Amino acid sequence: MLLVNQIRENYDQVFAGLQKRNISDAALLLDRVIALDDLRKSTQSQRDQIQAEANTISKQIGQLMKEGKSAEAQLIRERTTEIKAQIKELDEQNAKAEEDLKALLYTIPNVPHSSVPQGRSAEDNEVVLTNGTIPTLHEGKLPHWELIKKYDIIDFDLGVKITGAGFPVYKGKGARLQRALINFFLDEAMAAGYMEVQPPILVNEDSGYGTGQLPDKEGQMYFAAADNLYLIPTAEVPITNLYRDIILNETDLPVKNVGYTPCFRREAGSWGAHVRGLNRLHQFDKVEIVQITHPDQSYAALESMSSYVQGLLQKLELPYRVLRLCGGDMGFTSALTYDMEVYSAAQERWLEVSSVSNFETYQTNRLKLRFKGEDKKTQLAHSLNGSALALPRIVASILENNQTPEGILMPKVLHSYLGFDKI
RNA sequence: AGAGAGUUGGGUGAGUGGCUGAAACCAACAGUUUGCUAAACUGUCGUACGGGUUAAACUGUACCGGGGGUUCGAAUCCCCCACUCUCUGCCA
Repeated sequence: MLLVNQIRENYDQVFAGLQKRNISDAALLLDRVIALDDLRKSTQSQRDQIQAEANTISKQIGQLMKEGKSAEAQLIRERTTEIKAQIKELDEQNAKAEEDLKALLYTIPNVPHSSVPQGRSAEDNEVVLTNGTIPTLHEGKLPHWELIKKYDIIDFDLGVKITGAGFPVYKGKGARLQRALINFFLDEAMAAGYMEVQPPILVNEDSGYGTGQLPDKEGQMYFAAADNLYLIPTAEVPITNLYRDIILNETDLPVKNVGYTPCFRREAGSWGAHVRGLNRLHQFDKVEIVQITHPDQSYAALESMSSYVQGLLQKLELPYRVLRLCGGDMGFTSALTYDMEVYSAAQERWLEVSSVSNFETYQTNRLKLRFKGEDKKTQLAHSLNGSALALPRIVASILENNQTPEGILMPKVLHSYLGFDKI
């Protein structure tokens, strides 16, 4: 969430940022934050003063008791009754102000970076670059949901039997392709300086709040009610939360982690056209990269993450484009997001396979993720993450783009991982 | 899952109602000493929200797993919850 001081000190900038997100009552929201914070401060300060008085009296009573002057002690004690009532009342007011303030801050999204384009929807995203050649396919080309049946490598019907729609079963070369991609992505990330972590894929409530899935998006996560745990929608949640409530040394920055996990998304109500086959699933595999950086370094880190992801797509020989998301399409917690889309030649569509974002201090404020520098001062770090990469749509485009009448050719870079070069 | 024991500052660990934001030791940091290193010695050494200052200094309050209660006063007593450990059971 945003920092109140950030709102106070950069009011105009925050206001303009929220405008970019098409929030019409931004001024109202921000003024309300400041008013609530003022209220919080004043009740807090009154409470502290009275508490200080009470503490003094308590000490006096202790002293008098020790000296055996219990009559005098009794006299002072009577005054505390009144003070206690006041403290209780101020406590309640203060707690309410704090609660209201927090609830309000939860509803305010991150301030977009100055380079974020104005816009309302995906159509207003800015195409930063397009790379690679879109293949010309033979007569009788098939979309991937036909290809997987033809070659019997992914079975949706079996998944329905075992679990339900959106939980495919990968078989034979399909399963091998999954494993090859995961290993390829992990090896590449390690070579780029990311430390591999294998986190739990169920997380508690605190972690959900830490990265911003809660309180608003609980409907998107599967929930294990008996144990109060959520299945992760992305490895971002457990990996970033590794650093919750931590004060790092400045010399530890940047922290670079990579992790492979399955991801689970309920995607309630989002079924329709365009979601056939592998395009949208309830369970899918993803390798995620996360960085924790010094505030001065986070945008350089974002660019390096973007080029890193592009490098993967180039090695996989997939045509792709990079989008800078507009204010209306950007995630709630992000300050700047690049989406990478690959072209899927049979569907004749661009498919999002990665989303790389800088959250600045929006997540670290909730996470209490700070670092201590040379000057001994603690300040919030910046957090970033990106998919590198999400598997299903990569698989879809590899299958569609490389299909030939004789079979599907695998990208060269995967051959050693696969142990075969054609499906 | 059953029974028992625990949860204190970066770590170990004292502390059963006021003099405890918290002993002691270790680690860390700065300095003295030193040819260098080590040892020794001295000092610093938590976080949050306020006040204060150009910035400090200084200062108020809170925090001993989380929440609530008793009390003039709680790390200390009571209740609820979470987690950890040990034994028993189960299990990849």
